[in-house]
Amino acid sequence: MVNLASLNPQQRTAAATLKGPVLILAGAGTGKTRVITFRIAHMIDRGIAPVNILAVTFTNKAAREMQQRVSKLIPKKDRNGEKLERPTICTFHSLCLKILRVHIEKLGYKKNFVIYSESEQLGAIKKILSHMSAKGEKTDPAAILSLLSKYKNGGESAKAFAEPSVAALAQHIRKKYESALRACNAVDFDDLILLTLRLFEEHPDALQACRDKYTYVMVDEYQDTNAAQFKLVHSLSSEHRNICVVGDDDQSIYGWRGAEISNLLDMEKHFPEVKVVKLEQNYRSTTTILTAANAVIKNNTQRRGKQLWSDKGQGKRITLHTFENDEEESKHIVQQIEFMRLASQVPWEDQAILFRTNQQSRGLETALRQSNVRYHLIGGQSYFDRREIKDFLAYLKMLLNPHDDISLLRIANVPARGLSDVTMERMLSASQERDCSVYAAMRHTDVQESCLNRTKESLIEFLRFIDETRAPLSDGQSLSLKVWAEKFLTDTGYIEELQRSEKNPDIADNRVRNLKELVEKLDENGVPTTNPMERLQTFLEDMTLDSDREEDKDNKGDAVTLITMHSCKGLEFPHVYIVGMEDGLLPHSRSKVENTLDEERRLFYVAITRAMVTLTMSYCIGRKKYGQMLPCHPSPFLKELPADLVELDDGKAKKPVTEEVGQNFFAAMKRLAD
DNA sequence: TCATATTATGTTTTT
DNA sequence: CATAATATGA
Ligand SMILES: Nc1ncnc2c1ncn2[C@@H]1O[C@H](COP(=O)(O)OP(=O)(O)OP(=O)(O)O)[C@@H](O)[C@H]1O
Repeated sequence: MVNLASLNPQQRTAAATLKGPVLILAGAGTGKTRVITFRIAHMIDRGIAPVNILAVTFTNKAAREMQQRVSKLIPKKDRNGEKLERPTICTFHSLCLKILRVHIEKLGYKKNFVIYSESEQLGAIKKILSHMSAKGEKTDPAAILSLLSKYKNGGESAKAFAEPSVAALAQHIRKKYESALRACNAVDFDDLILLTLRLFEEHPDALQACRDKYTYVMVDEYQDTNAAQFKLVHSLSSEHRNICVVGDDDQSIYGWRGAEISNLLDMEKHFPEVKVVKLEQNYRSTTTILTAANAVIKNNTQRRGKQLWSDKGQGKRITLHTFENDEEESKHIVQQIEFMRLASQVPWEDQAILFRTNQQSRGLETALRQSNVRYHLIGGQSYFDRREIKDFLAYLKMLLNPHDDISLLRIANVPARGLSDVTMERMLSASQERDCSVYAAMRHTDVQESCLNRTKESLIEFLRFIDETRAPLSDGQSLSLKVWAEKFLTDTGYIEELQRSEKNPDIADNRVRNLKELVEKLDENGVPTTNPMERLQTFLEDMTLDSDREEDKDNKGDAVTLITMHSCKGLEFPHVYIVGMEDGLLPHSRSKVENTLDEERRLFYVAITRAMVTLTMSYCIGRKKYGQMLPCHPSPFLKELPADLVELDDGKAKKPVTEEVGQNFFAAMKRLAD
């Protein structure tokens, strides 16, 4: 029996109302996510089959966490002693992937489709732009991609395309982009959702099957869903109406990605019979932290006001440090973390450093390493931005599907094998003439004949490599993908090339190590069981969709968390350090142009409300940018904090150490010395 | 065709 | 300070 007694009355109402639409609208730390977790457990307890339950979270990490918590609440077996299945708890993208893996052939894609990551999307866009005769003025591929995404997803942000000339251009680029991806049998992140919607429209039987399967739907962080995701939720639940959404308008921080707060706030419009639950007690933070957060967010005009209170007591004041530069900042924060650990026995895992941009983690990482402090960096694109990782994934994608032109072109001459840019460009136009893939074009003898003898040999050798390497993937024999990948990496001379291309041997070794680590993971989905082709596809999907997956060894053990303010949403830490509180970083300078100051403030609000016990902030007078020290000014948001809750530390006044703390500290030092 | 040298250029957040 | 796009020489 799941015990709802540990919930407060409002929470209990929300968790116990299983039928019909429910909206939980509540501030940070009021237990929204916890309510969902209990609600799922309660449903299972009441005999609802787990397979009928769908809970959508914002990140894969959140999904895993919720799955674990639900598992702890419910028994392993049901009343008849049968093993209980698990409910579906995942992100929108994983859900759509599950659906598309079954149905995608109905939409004209082949079953072995791949998901393109951002760098591959950019590659496709760049190719298109270069073919569109470089007369265009603004051709920042990243900007185009972002616009395209907004355009595709529709909703409020797509209204900017109303003007006919803009719309025509957008439509043109979209068509080119889509046919490029389609020719590669690839989809992007947005397509996962959009294709699922198309499937539902064109194949009502598939929609009906999903509706029948997921008869109870829940969505966490609903304020950050976009128009397409909104449609998806409605398609699934407009009939049975068992839909529970959870969110906080003050924590909407993904507007730049097309998220619309109105999805949350207009819930009553779309489901008039909705039961609205408001939660007001914050179980996370001290009153000081909560008051500061409330004072900051009050400066946003367009919001639903909330009453939040906490019984955790006043707690310590917020500390605000001023540092000379970013290096000093990192050094002192690390010192502070170590002081907390040695003097107050606060383990590393109870402390987190929050920052606005991923770049900021670099300086912190070096400082942490210098002091031998273990840390855990969450998110951060850098890993998948590395050349060797991108190359390797392109190899895998090309071997999974040789008609994937974009992947093939990426690695065709890496390492150099006599197929220069010019040659590949020729192959590309040959493929366009023949209306086939580059791989298919290369196989044509007349295309081969049109090349010089040398190039022709290189082409044939490359084709031989592809076919030979692909053979073991589908010959029905069991295969270790790791061994397989190691072989082709050596045979092609890729590893050698990687080492040679880097002068600095340390960095070269690092690159090889990165690659080897990734290769190791190939067999993690079990070696002999399923067919290698499918395992390869699953591996690639996990890599693109679940890139924030934590390695077990990193997850285990005591470590400080380094995380951006965006990805910290939904998490909590006893001790939080917010660094880089400078004008231009938070709020980011770009937010002034884009008129998104409110969203920056919400971001600050999210960051503050992660803290349970203590909160430390800091800003620098100067910061290194592009190798140069540039002057900085404190963030205007700092002025919004109530002055009496903040203790300033500009480095001049050394605060006295209390006797107890001092003794603990020295005791700890002694222990270390022994 | 390939490898190295030079120069330009960059603002943020992520599934 | 980095990385990526371009130019040049072998
Ligand atoms: N009724 C309760 N009694 C005790 N602790 C609670 C209760 N409800 C929630 N908590 C605790 O409060 C903390 C915040 O809960 P949770 O993460 O679910 O809040 P949230 O509303 O989802 O927050 P956020 O919006 O910031 O993500 C958790 O540590 C949770 O265990």
